[in-house]
Amino acid sequence: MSLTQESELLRLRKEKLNYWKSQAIDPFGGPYPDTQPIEAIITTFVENVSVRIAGRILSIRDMGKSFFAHLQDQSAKMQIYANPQSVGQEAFNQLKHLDIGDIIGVEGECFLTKTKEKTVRVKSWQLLSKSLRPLPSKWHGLHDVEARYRQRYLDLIMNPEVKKVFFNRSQIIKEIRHFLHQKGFIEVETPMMQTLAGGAAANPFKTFHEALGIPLYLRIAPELYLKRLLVGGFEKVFELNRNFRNEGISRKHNPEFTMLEAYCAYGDYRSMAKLLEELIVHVAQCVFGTLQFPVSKHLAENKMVDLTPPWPQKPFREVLSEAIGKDWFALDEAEKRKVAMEFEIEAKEEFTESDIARHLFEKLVEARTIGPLFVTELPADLVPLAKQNKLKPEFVDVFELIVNGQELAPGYSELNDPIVQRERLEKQVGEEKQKIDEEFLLALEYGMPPAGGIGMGIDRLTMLLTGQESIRDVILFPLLRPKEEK
RNA sequence: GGGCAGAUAGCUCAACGGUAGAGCAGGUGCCUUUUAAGCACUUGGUUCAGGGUUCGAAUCCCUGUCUGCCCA
Repeated sequence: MSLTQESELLRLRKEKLNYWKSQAIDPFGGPYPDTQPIEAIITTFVENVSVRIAGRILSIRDMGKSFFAHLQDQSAKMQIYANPQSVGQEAFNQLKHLDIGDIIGVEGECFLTKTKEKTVRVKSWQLLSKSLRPLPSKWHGLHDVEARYRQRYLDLIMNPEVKKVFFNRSQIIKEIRHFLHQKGFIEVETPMMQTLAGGAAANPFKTFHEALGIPLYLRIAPELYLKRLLVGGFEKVFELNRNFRNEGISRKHNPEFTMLEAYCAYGDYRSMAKLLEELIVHVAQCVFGTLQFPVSKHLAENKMVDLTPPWPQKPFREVLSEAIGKDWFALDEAEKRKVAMEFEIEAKEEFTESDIARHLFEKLVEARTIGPLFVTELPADLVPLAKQNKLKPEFVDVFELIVNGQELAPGYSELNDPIVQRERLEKQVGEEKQKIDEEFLLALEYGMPPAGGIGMGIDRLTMLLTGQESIRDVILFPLLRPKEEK
């Protein structure tokens, strides 16, 4: 990071700008239209066919009167070759002033070298953008994790497998939208800046609107607005966009993350479980052509998640009982705290029995389940926005989809009774420091159709389907602390 | 928030108390099907920052910064 060294390398490259100018060539020229993707040229390769490509020079092998380089575009990379006969003496001499990292356009004919590498014989070429900085080592690439996140563009240039993950992410999102549109859902956009941050239990980011002079929160969930739309008469809505939670950062958590929420009037958690299963299977098949995905190495070595439907469903009571070896809900409080001790779960004084159950569940069930598994009928006080079970009022009609040791998606029979909803929210407000969204309750009082809802973390889904162990590897620009200025 | 690990040339890494090195990238030559091209010569460092110990510190100690992993 020495400034003197940096300026030495920079200085030499900047000198080359003068060279190009002396040759009457704009070092930041263009445009260069009508190019073909390199991948297409390679897959349908025909010798002696003329092609036109553009991309970044990744390597150069200058052999005097023979010049080889690799050019990388969005799709792939391909070798180019030039000699004085192919491009003419003047253009050839100029070509040899190119640096690794420069972006050029090339026209020429396809041929195979002695070693059968598919190559373009350059007939004409054009400098499109001069690179003033050296690329990372062509052989070792860029491995420094911090540099990969901070300078993601270098990561994308040097590491094709990283580029692939983000291609896949784009396809995953496209197929989710495609699937939901086909099912008759409409995509909506609701406020990301909210006067109250509701719809989940999480700490929001706070900001301020100058003109109105009011505090605003970045949303922690779109739920309460999407439900207003159900009241308004939209029957199938979804939103696929960013949520923000002002909490810790980890392998599984980024402060901003992408969430799908979908609501279907006249449905319930069972119909939504079916929809979700269908959706994920659709995405996996369309994008990856398989239903087998590697399990996180943190959970198990060399195992696969099998997404072949139907996926099993088990009540919370049952999975928790299996995990602790006795029926949790038959225990009194002292016994419950004893169980917590036994499994080394923190059981602070202020923790309710439900809190302890939640922690036990997360540690003993969620974190150990490969899945996919729908855990159904959660304790009511864990889920304030869901409908109570008719036969067992201490449980709610919900599921949590667990895959790969993580909660991937919850689904509810949405609570549409405004009076019960108020009671539940008031109880929650008592426990945490939140205000009640009166506007939401007002909407419910006009009547919300019974509905099923789901939420799915897109980052986690992408992690599963692309085999990434860290959420930072499926988010292009994960949040990092800024580097101190020197 | 706590524990562990890391930060050395543009990149990837050595050196572990005694003159900071290598490969690639860069520079100057030679070379008309190379491919981690090759050959010769060559430039490049506030060893993350600041203190301390020592005759002497990249190396040992302390503080801080940033990153990764684990735990809460």
